[in-house]
Amino acid sequence: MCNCSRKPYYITTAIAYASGKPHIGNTYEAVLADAIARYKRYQGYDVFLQTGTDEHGQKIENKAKDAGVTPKEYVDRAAAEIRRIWDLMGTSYDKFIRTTDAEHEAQVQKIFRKLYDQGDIYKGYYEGLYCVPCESFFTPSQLVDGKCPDCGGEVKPAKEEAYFFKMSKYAPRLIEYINTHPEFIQPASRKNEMMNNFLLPGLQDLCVSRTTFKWGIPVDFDPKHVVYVWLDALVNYITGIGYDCDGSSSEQFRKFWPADLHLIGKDIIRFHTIYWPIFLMALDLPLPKQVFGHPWLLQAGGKMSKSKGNVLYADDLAGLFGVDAVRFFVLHEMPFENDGVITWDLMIERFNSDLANTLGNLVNRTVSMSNKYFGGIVTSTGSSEPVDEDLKAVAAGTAGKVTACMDALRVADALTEIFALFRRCNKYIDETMPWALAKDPGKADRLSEVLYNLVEGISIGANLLKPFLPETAEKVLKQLNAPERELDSLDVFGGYASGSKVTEKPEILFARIDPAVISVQIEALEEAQRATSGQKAEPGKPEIEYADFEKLDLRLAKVTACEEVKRSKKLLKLTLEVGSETRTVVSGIKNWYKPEDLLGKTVVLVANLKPITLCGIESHGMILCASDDADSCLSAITTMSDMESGLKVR
RNA sequence: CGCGGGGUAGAGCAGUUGGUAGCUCGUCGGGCUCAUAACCCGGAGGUCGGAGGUUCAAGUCCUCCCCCCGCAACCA
Repeated sequence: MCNCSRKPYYITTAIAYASGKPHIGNTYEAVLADAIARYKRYQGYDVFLQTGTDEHGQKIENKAKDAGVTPKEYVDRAAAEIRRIWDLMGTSYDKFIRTTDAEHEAQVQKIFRKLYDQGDIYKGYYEGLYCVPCESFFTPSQLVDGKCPDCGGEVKPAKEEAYFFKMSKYAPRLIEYINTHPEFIQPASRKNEMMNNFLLPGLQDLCVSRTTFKWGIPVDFDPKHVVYVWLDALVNYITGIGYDCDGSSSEQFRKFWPADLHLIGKDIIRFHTIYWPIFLMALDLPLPKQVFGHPWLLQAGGKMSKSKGNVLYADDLAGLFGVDAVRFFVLHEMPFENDGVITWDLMIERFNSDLANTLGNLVNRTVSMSNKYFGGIVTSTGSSEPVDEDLKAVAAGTAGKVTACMDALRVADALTEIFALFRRCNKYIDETMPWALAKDPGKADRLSEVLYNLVEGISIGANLLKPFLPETAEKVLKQLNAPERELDSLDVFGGYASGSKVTEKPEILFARIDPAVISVQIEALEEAQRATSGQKAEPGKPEIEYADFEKLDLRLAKVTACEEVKRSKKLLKLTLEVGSETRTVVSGIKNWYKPEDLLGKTVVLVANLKPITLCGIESHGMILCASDDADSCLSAITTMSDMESGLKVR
């Protein structure tokens, strides 16, 4: 096939928010996109894979401030780290875009102006209740007891200038598009969610500028505004391949747009299936063909937290298991619609059972036998028997099955198909018993044919494995001295060149892991993580005057009654005796204490805290507890010896 | 009645338009010895969360209920 006739295939990942090191869940998306991209290339498409980083926004501005660096310095570091991990995982991206790239920023400004000029963006006022210290607007329903939900401070009605996008104008067209393109939103179950929750009730106009922070792309004709982060981020898919809204888009853009697939997390489906298509309509561009909101890869044992030391990072895992093993874990454990769970035990099991036993050992025993019986020369003698037929059928049929899975974006199932072939090869060895054939010189031709069939079966599997585990596939093919083959040719059994010589010394592909040994390494990793988090967890607060401390009225209080707050998840209602006074305090510690645990205990109460209503109960003060940031552990503070309630704590 | 996702063998999951309940791991037994104590075969183990209903037939469709997990509300 000539290059110029190859069909283009444009696939993107969401750009990663450059606010820290990506964990294994983020990495999953890049690996998934890479596997699909490699498969499409294998199918003969001219593939363009774009990934990158989203680098603007208030959160980054704040993080940079905390770290004492400029936002640009901060994102340079974060983007480099993300890119390093993507590279480590073998992600074959064609473009790594950063939203701080000059071309992107310039284009975003032009797009914003164009949409403004044509009347899709208009200047209006954002009205709501504003909290000054938090620099945030809230709707009345977001308020907590009439106060700011973040800091608890006063909010006041305010009006802020802002630009809005006329979403409603394009909604009917989008509804029509979604209805006539059932493949657009994947998995299909998400389609109704978008329709029923957002489109059919009527779209609100979207506020597309901000004035409350600076770290963003300025609106060039009104520089006190920066472009709303999502408008900035989404257009990366077109600016990255050379879109120019003045009409001089690149050759590349004309070739690859519209994208074939936006691969994103299920949490941002709304932005990609509603706002993004509408922005494109406004720019008079075709819509992407498919948006796949993949599920999440979760970690067992509760939320990941650095203080627990259980955050999984791709580079740590690659250090323990190797890059291809990590690719295998994330691709294989991720089901199609539901979230997948990844655990150490699971990784060890998959590694030993699938990678070491099924695949690694198969290659090893096959190469060993070829060397032992024929000096490594693998020859097809034509000495077939009926038992060969099923092996050949499975081997020749695998490519078709894998392609079907991949076309449906069922990557995990595709891998399962390939490993079914390797299992079939192992079974074939037992069926034919080469060691028995070797004892009879008269059966040399048959033995040779058996080994040929095996090598060919493995070759087909290894070729199919290339998009998923590129390094491993290459190693296997090298050991077998088998050529890389076109995907189209894998549905015919017998492509391995008869008379080829396999390697003399098979390298162990995946050495079995001893759970006892690796658990020591895992413990060391977690320990190191806890240590770093411990250092970082103490940024400290500014020094205060004693007078500030004296403002607190801390008292000992005795718990005289305690009950769960109905309909609440975290709250306990405590009745406290403070000297002669009785108080009610609501505290969010239901997860750690049962009511009877606290009964009769003496706790420390902040007695002069302004009352607040939680779940309809007025809480007068708070009791002091120690806990880590993630609240993975918690303990109420009490006294070492019995003390009267009402006493001051100082 | 906040929104959403789930409850299928010890664990992790598949089960398309309703038609005898499957896969991987583990476990027990057997086989084999080329190989990384690997590989192959077989067995045990499920009232498909519960209760009703539609149907010749329900894991699959309908109704109600229970439990778990996210997010949101309520962590002062």
